[in-house]
Amino acid sequence: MSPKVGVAPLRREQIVRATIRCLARDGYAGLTMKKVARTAGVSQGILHYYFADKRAILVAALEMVMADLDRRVAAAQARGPRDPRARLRALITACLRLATEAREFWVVFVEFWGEMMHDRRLREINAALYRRVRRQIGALVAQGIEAGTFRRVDVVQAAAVVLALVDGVSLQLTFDPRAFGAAVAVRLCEDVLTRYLEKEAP
Amino acid sequence: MSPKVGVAPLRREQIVRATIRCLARDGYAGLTMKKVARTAGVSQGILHYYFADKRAILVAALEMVMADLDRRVAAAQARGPRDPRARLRALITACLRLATEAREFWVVFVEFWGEMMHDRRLREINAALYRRVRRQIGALVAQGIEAGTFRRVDVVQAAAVVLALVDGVSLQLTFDPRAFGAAVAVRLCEDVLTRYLEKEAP
DNA sequence: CGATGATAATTGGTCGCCCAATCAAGAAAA
DNA sequence: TTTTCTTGATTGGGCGACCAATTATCATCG
Repeated sequence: MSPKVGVAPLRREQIVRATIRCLARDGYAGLTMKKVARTAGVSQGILHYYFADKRAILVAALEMVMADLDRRVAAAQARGPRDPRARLRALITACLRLATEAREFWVVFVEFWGEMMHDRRLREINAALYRRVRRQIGALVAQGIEAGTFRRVDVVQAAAVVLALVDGVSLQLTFDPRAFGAAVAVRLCEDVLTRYLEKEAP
Repeated sequence: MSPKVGVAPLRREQIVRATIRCLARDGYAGLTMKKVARTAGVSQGILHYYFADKRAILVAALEMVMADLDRRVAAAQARGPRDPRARLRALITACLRLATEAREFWVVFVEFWGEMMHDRRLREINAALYRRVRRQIGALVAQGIEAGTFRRVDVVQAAAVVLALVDGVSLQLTFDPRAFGAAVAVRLCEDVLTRYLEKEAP
């Protein structure tokens, strides 16, 4: 069955990383076990030693990408000033950075969106991540309201807005990079949130 | 090569519609010529009579989905009151309706996003659509500014914001329909735009 | 108007290729 | 020696593309 100790975790990660690289290069439909093995520098047979089937590798790839995003968001929260406005700003730039600086992960992320459309399991993994991120955003908004920085907006709704904006901006950043720079993207999100959340419109 | 008259356009559309239905059901990676032919109720051979190869069918499918969205946006503009605020509102609900009421088309749309990540041709088709929609939004915003309804915001930036918001909200609507109803989605977009665009914050 | 021939449309089967998964056997580690 | 890890060849199946043969369509003309 599945190995429990030793090099197993390393090998698994090695394979999953290769899968992500392949997905980013050739897309979901173009992913083959052969390519993954070649990219990882291992034999084909070993893929089925560490993973039950192709699908299991894909799930692991999705989980790695999601864990990375989680880590980015958490890291953005850990450092920097503690006021809600700055933290919200940090969270947003952390998410946008995924699309601009961690392109491979972002590409795979979007590719999985397509698969989620008809795969319940994948959709649930994503839904859990989105709930988590929305809860974090919501907490920051609530803090901001309590601190008197933000107006008394619906916290749940505001969280959804922020996340939607980040996703939508990231997409346009990817689809049409000429019409739309990374620096502009950040400022654009900030402008909306300032107007939408802050008590005093500038 | 390609037929020029007669039933050709009808057959082509029939095949493309079947392709969209298959994509929505089984996803991009699960699409086969056999399934498309079966769904369309024709033989496999005929697919290569009307299309050069599988890729050409997929491009045609993307074009049909995009044309549908274009038509929705145009229809939303044609009817209803002429003031910019109402028209912008109509445009947004038309886009959101794609995700809620034309689920098959929306699913295929998102699936193609994944393919666009590593397929330049598809990406350009999408970029053209997005530029078109952004231009329409921008025009409405400009009208609103001139009419004194909206504050003097950067038109290009505002267009990007609206489109991003619509995409992001549609995604959450799809991924997590329980946490997020269609009616809420519309109101949510309106709230943001009221705050972001209107001169007088309510 | 009905017969005819050319062309368009459609079929179902075939071809070679490549896929995911399996497995026996060997290498490395413990 | 036993257990864990790794290999590369094999297997059966499904894929996209191709094609020869068949049927439907239709303009033309006797």
